[in-house]
Amino acid sequence: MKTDAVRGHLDGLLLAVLEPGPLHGYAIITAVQERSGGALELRTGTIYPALNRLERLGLLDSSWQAQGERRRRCYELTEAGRRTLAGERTAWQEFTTAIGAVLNPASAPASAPASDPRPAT
Amino acid sequence: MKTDAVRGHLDGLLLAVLEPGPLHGYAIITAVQERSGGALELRTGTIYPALNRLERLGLLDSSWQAQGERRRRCYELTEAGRRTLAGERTAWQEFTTAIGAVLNPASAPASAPASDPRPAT
DNA sequence: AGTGAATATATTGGTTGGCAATAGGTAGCA
DNA sequence: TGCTACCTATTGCCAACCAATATATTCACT
Repeated sequence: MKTDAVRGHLDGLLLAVLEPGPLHGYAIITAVQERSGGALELRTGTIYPALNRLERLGLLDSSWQAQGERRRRCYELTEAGRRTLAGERTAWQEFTTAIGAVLNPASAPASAPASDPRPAT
Repeated sequence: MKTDAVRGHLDGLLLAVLEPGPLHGYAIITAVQERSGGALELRTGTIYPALNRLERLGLLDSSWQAQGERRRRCYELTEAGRRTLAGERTAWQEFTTAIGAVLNPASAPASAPASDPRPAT
């Protein structure tokens, strides 16, 4: 996977892995890696600024958790975050449809064929 | 569609619309727009530098065509361009699979869990 | 003849955002 | 003692898409 691959889609990834429950930064990295089958390896310089930004935007809440001397900062979705996640999923659909239609016009015409198994939203 | 939408995928788009045959810059813009159902509106400041870059890379050939006083610069795929296009399509598949698996884990399992090459943590 | 829209190419400068590099720390094991 | 994994965080780089701008032709309409 080329560098800069997730550009423009990072927010959706972060919100999505936080959907099932709170995670700390390091766990977010491994969660994205596992969910993507190893294809996506985010860096700390990528996610920490992004998590801060999402928190500033009110899409996440963070809280420190102490395990002995160990400190973890756990992030969880806010209601606004869940709504934004839904929007990101819609945007992702539109994005892949648009690019796919240009890249593979024969197999992915802009107007949907009858067999799409994924009902919108 | 937000600005910067095609970031990282522009090359594939350009190569793809040139696959059926040569086009000039302006026609490329309208071709992408039509193929995407109006979702993708590329700017001249986006495609002309990109076309020059692709030509420098040997993926395109360009030639001036005169229609009376009108000058058009037509671009067409080279053999290397066709090979690169095939690679871009593969990369697009992998990209959408990876992001999709993170964004919608239920409907898009990452990979067969039978053979995880990653030694457990 | 004049106006406007569409056709057509090209460059400049700005912004954005993921990433490499770097830095600091805890914990467990050989 | 060193190594590895775990964990958070910041800085600066730079690729690349885009808005704005410049220039020119062609055609429909008035």
